[in-house]
Amino acid sequence: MTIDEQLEQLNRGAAEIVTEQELAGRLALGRQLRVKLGLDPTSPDIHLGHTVVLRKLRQFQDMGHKAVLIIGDYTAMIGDPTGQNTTRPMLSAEQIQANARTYFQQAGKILDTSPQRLEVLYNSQWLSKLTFADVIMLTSQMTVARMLERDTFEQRYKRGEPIGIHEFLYPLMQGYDSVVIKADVELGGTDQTFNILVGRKLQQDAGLEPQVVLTMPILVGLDGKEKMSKSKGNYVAINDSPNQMFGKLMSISDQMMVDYFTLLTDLPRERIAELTDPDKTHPKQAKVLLARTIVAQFYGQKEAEEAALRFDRVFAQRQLPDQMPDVVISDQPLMAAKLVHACGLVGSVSEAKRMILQGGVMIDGARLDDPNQQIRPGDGMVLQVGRRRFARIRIASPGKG
RNA sequence: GGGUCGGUGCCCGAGCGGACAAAGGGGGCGGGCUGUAAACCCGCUGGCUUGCGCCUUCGGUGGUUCGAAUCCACCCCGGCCCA
Repeated sequence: MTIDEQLEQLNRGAAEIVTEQELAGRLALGRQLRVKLGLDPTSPDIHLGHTVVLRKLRQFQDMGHKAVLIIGDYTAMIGDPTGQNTTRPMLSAEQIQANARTYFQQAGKILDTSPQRLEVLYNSQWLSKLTFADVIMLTSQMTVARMLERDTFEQRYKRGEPIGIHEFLYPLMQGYDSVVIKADVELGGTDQTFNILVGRKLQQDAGLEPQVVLTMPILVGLDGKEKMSKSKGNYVAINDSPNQMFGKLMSISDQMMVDYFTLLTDLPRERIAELTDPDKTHPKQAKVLLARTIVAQFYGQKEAEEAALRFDRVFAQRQLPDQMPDVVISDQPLMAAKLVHACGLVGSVSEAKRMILQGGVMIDGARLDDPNQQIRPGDGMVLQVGRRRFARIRIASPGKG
């Protein structure tokens, strides 16, 4: 691959590269570059939003470069005291270890984990050794004005929201990581631009060649509005089942497909253009392909195929899924609402009542309308709440607990 | 340290002695429509009870009152201004 071809590939999907000439220069060196990515071990669940940048990292690996994952255990241990009334419990070393492990296990679905291509480091290794004097030296390299330039700080400051002093330290710590590991390139989402740029400055001050910054766009969540995140609930987790993944991906709006294709698959630009042009491809077909491609990345072609079939059956044709959870209960007659609740399909009896009154509950395909009606559970009876909640009743044989 | 304004249901936010499970919005959920969607329309959105109704909830703890999210005291947490 020529340098230009490499650049072209690395550019695909990227939001910004600072600077492209510098990146070209690094690539031209012909040696293995150290490509840094910082991970936050506070949330062990990786979702598709994280994979955007992980996939970019994988590209570097495939070109022969080394991915350097930094587990931010030190920053995590300090804890984020932003919560108001409750002091957030600091993560213990064990928790961080455990999180890092699951994180690593999930990231391994995307990265090349061979030792020649991947290095994992914990930043406590060097950050914990800094003395207070070292920290002061570090802080002297940045000004308050520059810190406040960072848009999140700026916005919060203007809105009158609190900013802890320690939050100013995060970019410095992250930047210091780059100094220590001598990063050639640092990856991150566009929200990381500021932090990564701080790394450049610190490296320069330390007499190093400043790292190249490569940022990826933030993946929009399933709601089509906000960034994909666990707390917003608009995410697809890497550990979601094939069916969950498929269903969630099918729920995105048509306009979002371009971004998802670009950031989550390897399809070439021209192909994506075809797929997202409604005159050339029916949007539903394109979306099915998108969902299948992504599910296949994590579970293989066969599982993806099955998820697609199931989805078609349950949602397009509104038939029952081929498998659903069994719920074992006795055959004592009871109120419809209580039955629905007993099957674990809703959180409370009151909710079950509401569901029934709204016409959202079916038993063996027949819609219920009275939450108070007595129902005698029968073996094999199928309960459905809404479109996607199912349970099959199994009668406990008498005598068994 | 002083002054001042705040802390309400998943989130934002109104309420400022009774009619408050608490307006309104967002989100979520259910129904309709569809291409599975998105958009749009309708509805629901603390729990228990067949039902009368009962219980828990408005930063915390105590108090005043027949009655408190609303008043008082102290405490905790946050914003802003002054030092």
